[in-house]
Amino acid sequence: MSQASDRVYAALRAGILDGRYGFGDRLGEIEVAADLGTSRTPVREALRRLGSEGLVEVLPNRGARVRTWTAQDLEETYELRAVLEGLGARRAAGQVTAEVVDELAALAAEMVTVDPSLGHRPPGDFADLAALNARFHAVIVGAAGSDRLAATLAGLVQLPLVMRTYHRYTPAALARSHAHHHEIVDALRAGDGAWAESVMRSHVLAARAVLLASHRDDASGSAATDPEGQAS
Amino acid sequence: MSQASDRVYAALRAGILDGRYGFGDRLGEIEVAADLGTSRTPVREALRRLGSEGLVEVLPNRGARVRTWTAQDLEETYELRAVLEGLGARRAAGQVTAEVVDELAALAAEMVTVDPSLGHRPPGDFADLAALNARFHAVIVGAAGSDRLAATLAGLVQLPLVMRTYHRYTPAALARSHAHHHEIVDALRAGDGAWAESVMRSHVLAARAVLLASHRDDASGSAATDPEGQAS
DNA sequence: GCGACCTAGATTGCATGCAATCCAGACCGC
DNA sequence: GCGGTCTGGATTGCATGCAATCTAGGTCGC
Repeated sequence: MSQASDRVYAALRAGILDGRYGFGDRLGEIEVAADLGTSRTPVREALRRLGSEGLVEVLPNRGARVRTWTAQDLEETYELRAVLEGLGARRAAGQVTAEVVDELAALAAEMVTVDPSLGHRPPGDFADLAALNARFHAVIVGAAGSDRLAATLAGLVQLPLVMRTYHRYTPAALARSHAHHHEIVDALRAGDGAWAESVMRSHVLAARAVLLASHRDDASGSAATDPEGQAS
Repeated sequence: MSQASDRVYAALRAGILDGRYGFGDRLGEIEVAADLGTSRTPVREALRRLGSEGLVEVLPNRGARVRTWTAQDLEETYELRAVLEGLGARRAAGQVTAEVVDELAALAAEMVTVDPSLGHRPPGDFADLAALNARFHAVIVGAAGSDRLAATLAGLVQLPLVMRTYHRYTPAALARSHAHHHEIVDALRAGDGAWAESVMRSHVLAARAVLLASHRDDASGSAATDPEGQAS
């Protein structure tokens, strides 16, 4: 992490994910380098890396832009996540330890307690829920014990909208998500790979449906692009 | 392609795939740059790109080496290919045109005609078969119409041993492979996504079994490392 | 004789200069 | 007035110099 290249990469990634950089924004090498107090070389490396992960698109001799997501992109990405995370759940079911299952159960339970739609949090405060959810999925992928799978999923990009996603969840959809989590835990504890895979696929495809509906309602794709906005 | 960076990338990739660079070989920036008549900058870019695709491993401050494949790597990679190419076949079944199906049928038929185990070629001449097979799979992925899926599969790396793989196929395994190809064509022509997906998964998993058996027999992992060897 | 430390060489990582490419605007011809 | 061309500015892509880091060998101490 002390490497400048990694710092630039992390900064750009965070900036894109939390909306500091809006869709289509130009990422000039000189500009970014000046902002982060480094030279163009590490910036170039970070941009190529982000490009291979799909977060930015790099055009030859024309620089990099923050990737714009179409409905089809969302659909394809979540279809891939459905089969890949399903595979991860199936693999995990065959080898996961009781300790890890307990951790997952705890995460699933905690997610309910921080769900704003259930009155445990101020309405709209989905930050903790999103973080717990990300960890839940990461633990399962880790329990699958496949570096290749983990790397492939990591390359599939956390959507820039992750946090905003939950805003479009109806209370019913959130309840279904919680139910899926608990069911996945049960399937893993039972060591039932086919069950775990099936529920995980349903879980991701349900998320896809919410996301697509949400995206469809976004007539004005206005990203919050406060140029000087600072987030932790 | 006129870009130096792309030329270096292509040269290194080809060199690794055809065995000119052996497993574990060190890829020093200066050395590669001198070999290809360029400077270190494009070499660095190419190495990072190959690293993100899994063909080489880059250690911080310690340079890049050609990735060594373990049995588990093979297993994980083919497990991923099985689900991803299965997904591709399912998607393709829903939208493929008759022309593309005809092309696939022609490829499947031609593969039989160039199969050395059937006496149509000198024994051991699997080059054409491998090329046709690669094209067959590429056409299906293309027909799936998902850029994300295509990119993910491309990142999953053509194994360095692709060509040598066929050498370990028994005539029965080759016959099964041909049968799978024809069955996939039939499933696509019928527009039956579930069928196409299932056969494709079987096809890839069968290849995995052959590869793992082959890898197990490789007591001496001697890669043909003729340092000055030139292939096409 | 064996092990730890220390130094020298080599290599990666970063910064910066120069050439090639691309985009914008104005100018000219029709 | 409109379209094509040409030039200027800016940006990317490549080459190279310098500093930081790592590996290897030798030396010193025990």
